[in-house]
Amino acid sequence: MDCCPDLDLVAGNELFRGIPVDGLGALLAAAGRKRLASGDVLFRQGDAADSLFLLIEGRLRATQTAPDGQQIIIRYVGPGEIAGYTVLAGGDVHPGTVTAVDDSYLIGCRGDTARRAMERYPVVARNAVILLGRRYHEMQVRLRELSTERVEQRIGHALLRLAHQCGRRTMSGIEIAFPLSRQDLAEMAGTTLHTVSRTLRAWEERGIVDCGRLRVILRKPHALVAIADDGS
Amino acid sequence: MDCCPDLDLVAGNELFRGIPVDGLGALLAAAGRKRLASGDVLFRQGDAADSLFLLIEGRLRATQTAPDGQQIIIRYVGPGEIAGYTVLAGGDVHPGTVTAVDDSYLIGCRGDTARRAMERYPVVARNAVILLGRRYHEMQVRLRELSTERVEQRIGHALLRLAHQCGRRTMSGIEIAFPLSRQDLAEMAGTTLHTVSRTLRAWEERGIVDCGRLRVILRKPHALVAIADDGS
DNA sequence: CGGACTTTTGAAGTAATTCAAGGGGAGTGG
DNA sequence: CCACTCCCCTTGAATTACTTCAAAAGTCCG
Repeated sequence: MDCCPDLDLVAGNELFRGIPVDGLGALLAAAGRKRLASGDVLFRQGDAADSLFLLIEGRLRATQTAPDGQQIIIRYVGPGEIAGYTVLAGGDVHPGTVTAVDDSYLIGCRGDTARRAMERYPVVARNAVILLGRRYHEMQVRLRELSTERVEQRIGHALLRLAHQCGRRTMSGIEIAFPLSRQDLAEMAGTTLHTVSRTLRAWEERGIVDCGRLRVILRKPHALVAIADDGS
Repeated sequence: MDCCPDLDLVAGNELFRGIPVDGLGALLAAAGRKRLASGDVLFRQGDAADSLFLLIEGRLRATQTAPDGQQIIIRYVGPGEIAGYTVLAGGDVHPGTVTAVDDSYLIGCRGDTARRAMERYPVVARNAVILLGRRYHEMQVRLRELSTERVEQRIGHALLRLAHQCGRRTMSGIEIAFPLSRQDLAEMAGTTLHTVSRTLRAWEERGIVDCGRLRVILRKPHALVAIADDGS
């Protein structure tokens, strides 16, 4: 009798988890659906923040861009995660750009709907605090890594983080489950695509990774951990 | 008839703002007071996160330390701000170390007291979401700066951020209102104290800043903005 | 006045970027 | 099915921004 196939997804979502079923129904009724093809932009940095999105399927990438056009990748968003947190936090514009890196399907609701859900269901507000606390903490760690580690370690940490977040076990190792270019990795690790290419190549020679166009497979994750954590 | 001198401070605080007066009284009754001398540690990275603190007077510094001992400065905490956000976000240990950099006076409450306040007063949860959203956003910007800017710009941005957050206008310019070493600035900008020293020296020669032991005054903030934002 | 910490400054070293050029895969359209 | 084109990736060489190393000079405080 699952009249609405999205219900389970929202019920288990990191933000809306814990809302009573009738509340979920109301929320879904007020929500819209959206499909994005790989490469499509969900919203841009500076756009008015009027909607909150919940990714059902696919993969999104959130970036921060400098006035001169240089950008970094803030995070990748996977199924069950939200994009557009700023409408919860009272921001009026999106602080970054979110783009689909795979064909994606998402649910979107208006900002005031999301904020009302927080007012009405304390559990949603608590979820939001937990979620933002986790993201804040992640950023603290990344900032430290970027400040104190050398490039090879940073690339290692970036890959391990991706593997942990969305790695798919295969017979040959852990595969990053979406198209990932050298440039993307560079924007995660704070370096250039050239250095990433060279580093990956060296690792490939040592049998640690296996990579091709827009694709990376970790063959020896433990070796990568050793590299990433290596202080020497 | 201000029987309790801390009341106003808590009432106006970024987290507890909006709680009805009787609720504030209960909160204060359950809270402890603490004094720290410059250099004292409030809590250390890895400590059990069992308390939330509200700074009344003084200045704190939050740092993130790597296993090998290298550290960066996450933020400085000024009067009216909180330290120990992680107890709100459900973390069990503090993700960083907080140290007093000036003689400080603070109010502390137990984690469950703070969490109960969030449950009971939706406005507190909303404040927490806003607060964490702002910090998360700040970190995004810093991460981008650290990734894409060169040292001189980063030092500039670090100083401007400090000036904005806790600069004191004086006749000679904007003074950073607490003891700030070259090493501290280095840990904010992701560089070494040597580079900071050289950079500050060069700026001093150009009349942009005025600095001494543990002290920096911005004489020409606009010139610093130009340097910090300069893409060339 | 001694001692600890902070800051300055030169010189050497280097990790990583920048510059430059070419190769390869995937998709497209004829 | 082949040729064309657009990205993406690789790789060498030159450059450089910044760190590291080393030493000395201030500055504060007891």
